Amino acid sequence: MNFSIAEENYIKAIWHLQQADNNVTTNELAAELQTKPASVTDMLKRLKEKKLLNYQPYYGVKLNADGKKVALSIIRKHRLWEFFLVEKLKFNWDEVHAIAEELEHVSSNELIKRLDDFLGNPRFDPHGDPIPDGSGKMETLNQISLHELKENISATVTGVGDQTSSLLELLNKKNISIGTKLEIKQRNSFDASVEIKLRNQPLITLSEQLAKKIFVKTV
Amino acid sequence: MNFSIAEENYIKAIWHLQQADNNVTTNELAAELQTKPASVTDMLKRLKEKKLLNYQPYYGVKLNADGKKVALSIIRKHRLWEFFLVEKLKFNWDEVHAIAEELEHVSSNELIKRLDDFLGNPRFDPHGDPIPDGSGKMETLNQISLHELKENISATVTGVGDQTSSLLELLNKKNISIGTKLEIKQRNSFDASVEIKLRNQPLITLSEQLAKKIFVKTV
DNA sequence: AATAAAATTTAGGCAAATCTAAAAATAAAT
DNA sequence: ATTTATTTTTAGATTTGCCTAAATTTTATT
Ligand SMILES: [Mn+2]
Ligand SMILES: [Mn+2]
Ligand SMILES: [Mn+2]
Ligand SMILES: [Mn+2]
Repeated sequence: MNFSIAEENYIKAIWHLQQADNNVTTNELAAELQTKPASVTDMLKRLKEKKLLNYQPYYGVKLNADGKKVALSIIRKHRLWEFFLVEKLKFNWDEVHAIAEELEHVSSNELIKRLDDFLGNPRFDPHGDPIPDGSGKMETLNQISLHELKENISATVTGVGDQTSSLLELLNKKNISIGTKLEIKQRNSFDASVEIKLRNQPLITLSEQLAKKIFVKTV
Repeated sequence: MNFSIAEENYIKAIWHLQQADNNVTTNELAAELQTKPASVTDMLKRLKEKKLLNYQPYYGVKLNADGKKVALSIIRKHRLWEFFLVEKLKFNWDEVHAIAEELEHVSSNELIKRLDDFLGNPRFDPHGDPIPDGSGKMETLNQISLHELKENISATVTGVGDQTSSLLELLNKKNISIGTKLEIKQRNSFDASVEIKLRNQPLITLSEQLAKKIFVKTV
């Protein structure tokens, strides 16, 4: 089956929202896709026709197995292109999302297979997100948010909570990226901010909101 | 200005047809784009609204300066992506056209600038066609068709007349590609076919139709 | 349990891009 | 100069994807 760009964007958005929520609502989708609830209802009917999801009017939507497979193939393309843009074209990690939003809709499977090989079959994209393989399998790495990390335990940054440029640019400024080693030295109970130590650098402060968007794995 | 994929395909098709013809007709465009004349008329009205071309009902169409600029920026993207597909992803030259038809519509200019640098600012695509620079300038190489080449004059293949897989696959079979050195040894007046010599190989025969689609430059 | 608020769907419309069939204009042939 | 053939345009529909406004349904609050 072949899908339009709009259909692919809906399928991907549903997949992402259902990771957090399981059951996805019309309003959530409208917000995510920057469109109106009425338009979402329209599209959900079409995608139900195409048997990609279970949609109960008024009670939300869930991708079925076929829908998930389609979603993962788009996500695979998105993340491989992001890797290409950063590793080969030297974009910064905060510049690639919008471009990959377009590249992910180029349809050739042979292209993606060769791109994957050309890039050395990378397992993670520039934001630390795992890249699904050709059959849709993807590693689940058990990371925790920096906010939950115990004090004085060394950890490595493995992911970020979203791809907004405001978040990524703030992390650039604080010199934090995927792979950065860090440790919480103190917590400030007043605002739940944390004082962290990076390799050979003075302590820096991260707000609660920021610490919650940084994912780490203890070493 | 931003254009839809359909609009970009029309603009590019008009540009190509007007290289041969100067004035492009509705039927020519319909054939080129595999659509119906009525659809072409519709689109020409829209593109005239957007001031990209001069369209006289019943008398054909010509891109104006703005239209040509848009066309050349799409052609630049198309040919750079083709180069990428062949040089980096190791596609054959007969496999890249359809994929580049999609990639050429990815809108980021920064992407194209970086891709160009990553590829080493190539001047020709895998079919020997010149790649326009960022401002739309492009070299005009004075090649002649192999059919017009004098006998016993050594020449290099610099281009092909179209990108159809039937032509490109035939050339593969005959071991002819961009850069191949050859020489006409004999002409057969009966069918205008030519006997050519490639480096260290026995004579091979090319039909008149084929010889007319191969472009060469004398060395 | 009744009412108010919030979420969702329906109804009706619009623009882009396509189509078929009919009408009109241009070009070719007698 | 007519008639015929070809090309092109117009008229009217269709599909996709979106919108606003109104109606409906579900959820929350009194
Ligand atoms: Mn997208
Ligand atoms: Mn990413
Ligand atoms: Mn195209
Ligand atoms: Mn080419």
